Amino acid sequence: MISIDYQSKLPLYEQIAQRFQTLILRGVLPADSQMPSVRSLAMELSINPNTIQKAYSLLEQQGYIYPVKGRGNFVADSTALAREKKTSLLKEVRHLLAYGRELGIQKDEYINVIEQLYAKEGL
Amino acid sequence: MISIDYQSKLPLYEQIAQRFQTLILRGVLPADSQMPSVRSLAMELSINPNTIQKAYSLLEQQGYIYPVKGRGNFVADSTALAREKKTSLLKEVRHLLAYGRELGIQKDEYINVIEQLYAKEGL
Amino acid sequence: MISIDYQSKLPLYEQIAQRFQTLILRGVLPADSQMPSVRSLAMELSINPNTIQKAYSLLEQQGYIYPVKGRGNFVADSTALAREKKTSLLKEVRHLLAYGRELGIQKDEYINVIEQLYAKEGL
Amino acid sequence: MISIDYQSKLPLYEQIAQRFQTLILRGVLPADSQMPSVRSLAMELSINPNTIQKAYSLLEQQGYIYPVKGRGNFVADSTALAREKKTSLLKEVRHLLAYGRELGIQKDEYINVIEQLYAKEGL
DNA sequence: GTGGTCTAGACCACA
DNA sequence: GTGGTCTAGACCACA
Repeated sequence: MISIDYQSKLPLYEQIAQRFQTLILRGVLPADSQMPSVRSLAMELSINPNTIQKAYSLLEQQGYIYPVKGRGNFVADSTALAREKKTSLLKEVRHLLAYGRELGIQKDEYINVIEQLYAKEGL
Repeated sequence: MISIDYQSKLPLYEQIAQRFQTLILRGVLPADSQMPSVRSLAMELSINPNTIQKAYSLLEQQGYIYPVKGRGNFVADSTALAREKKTSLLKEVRHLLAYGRELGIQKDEYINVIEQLYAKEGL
Repeated sequence: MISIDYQSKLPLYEQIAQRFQTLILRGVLPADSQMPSVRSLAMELSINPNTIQKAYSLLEQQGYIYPVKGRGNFVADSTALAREKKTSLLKEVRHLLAYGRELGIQKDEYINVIEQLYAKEGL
Repeated sequence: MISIDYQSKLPLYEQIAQRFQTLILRGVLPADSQMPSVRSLAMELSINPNTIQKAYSLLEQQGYIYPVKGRGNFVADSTALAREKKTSLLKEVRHLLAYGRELGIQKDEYINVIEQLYAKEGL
């Protein structure tokens, strides 16, 4: 469920954290379900447990997971986080589009991208 | 003309290079005009000359500027680069929008962003 | 009667022990009354019996309870303990206040806290 | 300037972070002054650089210090933090005092502690 | 020189 | 079994 890109400039622990963020925000990992243990995930990905630990710390700090002493980490309720994430993503989109516009990209070109995107699965 | 964000995760030399890329692509710095000298820009920004040098090397490597021995660096013709940049930016947009879609952002929300953006200056 | 805070940094067994200490020191649990059995309390709190056992061991070691073979654990006489506890708590208060003073908290601010506290129930 | 208590239950990185918090809040380390480098402090305290790193990360996350790429960490402006810290400390005091009151500590005993504390240096 | 990331491996508290 | 802390040591990007 977690894949790693060793070419990426992003550090491993951020890649792992981001991947889990997506899975949690999309509801693939439901609230209160148990996260894989630090060690089992480390084994599975052939990565040092410390690195997984760091990813989990980040997720906890951001409110995606919560620890239960001696039992492991669990998925937090992410409804609030999802709202925030959506807002910040739209803001990012706005900036990127504005930058493109300054470089001469036309309105239609953006519209096309959107139409293609949402045409894909009949949504 | 060049501003620096010390909070940014981007290294200084990339910030500087990006800023010049934009200025060149938008035509603010026309082809064959002279770039500020490494030293003068370093002074102006209170930054290590090595950092400016690295930014210029990057720009040269990407084809945005060309060096003239003993005279400094000059802006290259960027018409070809502009096309490439536009393409890569649209690709980036596509990815970002697709990611947002997976998190539940609706088509309309994107359309709205675009409408607002292009309404701004009557374009 | 025993509540647990899973967000707390304190381990469960210490939380449980502390809670009982308070109940005993305040006289809610009188001397020689029987403590809930390890199993029943574990059931009630949905907690591992080992954890309750550890809390009880701590309480026994501190002199708050005593075990009777085959019959369970009982509340000890806590008059001596109460005196000690009061002393150690005042010491703790002294440290905390001193630290606050170093950070610039004024005498009056502390006095206010005390006045409010003891005004509450006319004591 | 930084001392470590190996008997303490607090992990080293928290001890170090707390110590710096105090020094910063008290103004001993003024805003924008440079923090000791991770490595030099590690050497000085005979502690692993990773542990210092972790302490600094915590301080950064809490807003006590800010990093400047390639140059090191610097003390942030702590006026806002000082206010928050004072508030949270007073809250802590309130809880501790209330707990003591429930165990039978009298108003006068608290007042005495305060008087002694502020008598010390004629404040 | 500065911090940031990562591995390998150990030890410990907790449930 | 679970996470948390720490050491030793390496490598890298950045300024």
